[in-house]
Amino acid sequence: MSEQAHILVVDDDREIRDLVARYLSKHGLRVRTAAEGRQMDKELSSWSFDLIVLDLMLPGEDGLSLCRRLRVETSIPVIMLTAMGEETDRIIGLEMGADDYIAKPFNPRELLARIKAVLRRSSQRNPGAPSGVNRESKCLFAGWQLDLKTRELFSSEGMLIPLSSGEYNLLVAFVTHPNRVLSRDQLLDLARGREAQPFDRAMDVQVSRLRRKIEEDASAPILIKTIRSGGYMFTPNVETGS
Amino acid sequence: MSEQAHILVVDDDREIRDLVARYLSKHGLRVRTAAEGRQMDKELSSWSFDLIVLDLMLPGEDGLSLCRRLRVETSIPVIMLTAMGEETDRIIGLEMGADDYIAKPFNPRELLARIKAVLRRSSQRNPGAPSGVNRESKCLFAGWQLDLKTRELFSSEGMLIPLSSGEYNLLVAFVTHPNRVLSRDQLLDLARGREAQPFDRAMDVQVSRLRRKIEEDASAPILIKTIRSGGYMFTPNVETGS
DNA sequence: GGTTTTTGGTAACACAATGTTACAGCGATG
DNA sequence: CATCGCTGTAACATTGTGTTACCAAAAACC
Repeated sequence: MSEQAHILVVDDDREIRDLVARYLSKHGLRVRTAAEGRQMDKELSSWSFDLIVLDLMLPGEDGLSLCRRLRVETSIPVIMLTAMGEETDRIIGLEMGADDYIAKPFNPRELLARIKAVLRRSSQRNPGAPSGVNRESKCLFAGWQLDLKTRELFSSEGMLIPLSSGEYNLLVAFVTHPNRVLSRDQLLDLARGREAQPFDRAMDVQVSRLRRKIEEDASAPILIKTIRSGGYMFTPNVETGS
Repeated sequence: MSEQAHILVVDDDREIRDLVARYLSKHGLRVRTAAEGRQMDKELSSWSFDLIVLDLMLPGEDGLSLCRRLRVETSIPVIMLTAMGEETDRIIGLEMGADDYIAKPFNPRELLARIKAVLRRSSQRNPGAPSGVNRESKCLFAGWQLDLKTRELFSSEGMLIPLSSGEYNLLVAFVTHPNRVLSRDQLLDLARGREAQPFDRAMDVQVSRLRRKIEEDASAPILIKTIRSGGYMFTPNVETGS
C-alpha cells in the first residue's frame, strides 16, 4: 500500500461504476470494476485488492450475502453502498461485517474520504501484509511443502530450501492460483502489488530464478509452464491443509 | 472469545455507562465499567478484557491519552466514543490507535454491531491468542522461555541468557505480535516508543543483535524472518502462561 | 523449407535493501 | 571522574531485485 491502493467497485449500474472508477483513478487509486457477484469472484481470483466497494442491491446474489462471504473467505475491507439511508440498513451492513457504509446518492469525494479512512485503519491493523485469503498454513504440491506461516519451503526429502522474499511471494501467488494462466501483469500484482511498466521483464526473471530452485530440470519446466503470449501456469495439484 | 467477550466501558456519565452495560450484557457480553482513567487502570490490572469502549472526554487524563497508553502497554482493541462528529476527531482517534469510532448520541445496537465487528477482526488477527494485557508472566516460543515479570530469558536448557533492555523490549514487541509483518517503524514504536527518522537503521542493528542471541544460526534466521521492503516477522508459535 | 518476427530465458550488470562491524556518545555506577 | 554497558550512526559487506542485452525457441510469413 506504499504504492497505489487497489480498489474493486461492485455495482450493477454502469454509470456509477464508470463515474466512481474515473474519480478514484484520478485521485491516485488503481480501480477495477464488476457488475455482480460472479464477476466479483473472477476479479478476486485474478487480482489482489486492498478494499472493495460493494453495492447492496445487485442482480443475483445480493450485496449482504457477498459481504458475508467476503468476511469468511478473505479479510479485505468492505465499504457498502446502499440506496436506502435508514439506520437499520447501516447496522445490518455492519453486522454483516462491512467496515463502513455510504448512502446513495453520494458525493464521490466523500466516498474517497471513507476509502482512505478505512485503508488507514486496515493498514494499521495489518501493515504490509498481503490482504485477502490466507487461512490454511501449509500447501503441498508435487512433493514440495510450503509453509505459509513461517514462509518456509521444504523439499520432499524434508530439506529446507531458502527462498528470497520475492521468490516466496511469487510462489504463493502460484500456489493460490494453480492451473490457471496468470499474466505477467497479474503475477506482478499478486506478488508485488504493483503494476507493470511497458516491457517489464521483472517477472520473467523472477520466474526463472524460482524455477531454478523448484524445478527438477529448469530447462524443461514441469511445475511452472510458460504460456506463450499469455503468461505462466502453475500446473501441479495443490493440497492445502492446516 | 469462544466464551463471552469481556468488555470494559469507560465513560464519566453514569447513565451512559449503565445503559450500555445493561444493553451489552443482555446481548451476551460480560461488561465492567469505569468512570475515568485511574479506575480503568485498576480494572485492567484486575481483569483481562477483549475490548475497551473509551469516551474521548473524561475528567483527568483524557481519552486520547488513555488510548495512546493502551496501545503501548496492551493490544486490547479500543472503540472511541465521542460527542463530536467531525472527521478530524475521528481521524485523530484512529491515529491514536483506536480500532473504531462512534459518535454520541449513538444507538446501542450500532455500538454492539461495531463491537462485534472489531472483535471479529481482532480474533482474525490473533487467532487463538489470549487477548489483552500480558498479565501472563511467561512466554514460551521455540524452546525459549521469556519471563515478562523478571525480564529474563531462558534457553531450552534452562540457561539464563542476558538481554539488554533494548533487546528485551524488542523481543517483547515480537512475542506479543507474532506471525505478523512488523515494519521498522512499528517496531520502533512498540519497542522504543519513538518515531523513525529517515534512513533510521537502528532496528536493523537491534534485530541483528537479538538474532545473535536467540537464533541457532544467525545467518539463516528461523525465528525472526526478514520481509524485504516490509520489515520483520516473528514466526514461532507463542504460548503464554502464568 | 527457409527466412523473418515475436516471444521468452537468463547472464550480467547496477542499484537498492539488509546484515554486520566498529566506534563514539551517553548515562549509570562506584 | 574513570569505567562499563548500551545504543545509535556510519561505513562497509552481502544479498536481492529490476533492467538491459543477447541468444534461442516458437510462430508467422513467404
